[in-house]
Amino acid sequence: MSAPSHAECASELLDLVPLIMRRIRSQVRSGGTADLSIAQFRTLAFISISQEPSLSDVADHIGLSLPSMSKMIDQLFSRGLVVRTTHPSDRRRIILDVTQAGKKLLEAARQTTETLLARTLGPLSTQDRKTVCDALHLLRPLFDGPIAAR
Amino acid sequence: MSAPSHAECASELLDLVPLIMRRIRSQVRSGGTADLSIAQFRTLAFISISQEPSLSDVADHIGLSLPSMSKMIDQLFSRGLVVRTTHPSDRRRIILDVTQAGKKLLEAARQTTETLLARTLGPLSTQDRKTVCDALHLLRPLFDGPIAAR
DNA sequence: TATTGTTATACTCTATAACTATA
DNA sequence: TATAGTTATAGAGTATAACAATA
Repeated sequence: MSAPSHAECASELLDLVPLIMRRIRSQVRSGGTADLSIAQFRTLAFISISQEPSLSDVADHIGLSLPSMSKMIDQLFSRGLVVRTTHPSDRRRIILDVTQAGKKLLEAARQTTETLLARTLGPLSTQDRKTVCDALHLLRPLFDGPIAAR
Repeated sequence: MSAPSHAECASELLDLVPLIMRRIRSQVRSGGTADLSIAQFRTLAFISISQEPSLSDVADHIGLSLPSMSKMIDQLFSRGLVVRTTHPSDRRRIILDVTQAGKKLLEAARQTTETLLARTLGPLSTQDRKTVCDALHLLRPLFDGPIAAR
């Protein structure tokens, strides 16, 4: 098979990624006791690995408007998954953190989802898995940046 | 590098696919004159390649409830992108079809999105593209089925 | 009675605009 | 005056339940 063009690659991505996303979404949602949307899941994950992120930091990274993120944090707070503290030297800012319950839920959701996804990947041979992981590593830096790239 | 486990593969997918999806979504939405959601885009695409699909056929394939799809078809109809005709031998069913305008819009959206995506893929070498396309071909059959597979 | 599709209703997610508090 | 965040409001998108028409 001859090497595919960029356009062919793009076409394949456009076909397949929504299918994978649909599966992931349903699996995250049904994640044990979790019931997190993808955005909530990613938000918890980002806060948990960041150092004292502000609301703006999180909104930027996840790709949501500030009001939307404010509202989402409200929800996560009322579920006891995150806490807000005022920044000591700039009282306009808030510092976000994930509670123990939040960490536990995040891990449970990740665990459940990864297990289900891994099951979906079951038919892949060892060599196939290497191909897939190699491809994902190639793609990550291309899609990790800000969305403005057009 | 040793071959990754199913779980590692799953973890990579879970990290990366939402990022790619976010990019695709923004690119489909800004697709020239198109302004289609991913679901609308996929719906138009599915109808255009199917033989006289019913509403249920389309809802099943896209993974939406019947009412939701009914509403989406309403919108696409009022934009002049699809037509509904009554099935000749079963008047309960409708037969969906994409209009010329719909085909044109679908192609424009696909074209624009693929071009933008191809640009995003720009840094990939010929060999890299082969790896990515191979991986996508491996993944397609795993995610193409009904969502119930868990 | 079962099937196909639509209508009624409600909930989630997201955005823009207006506002408050702080710098 | 500028920045960080919240509140008010509105619009998409989706679901479940109830309904109508046809088989």
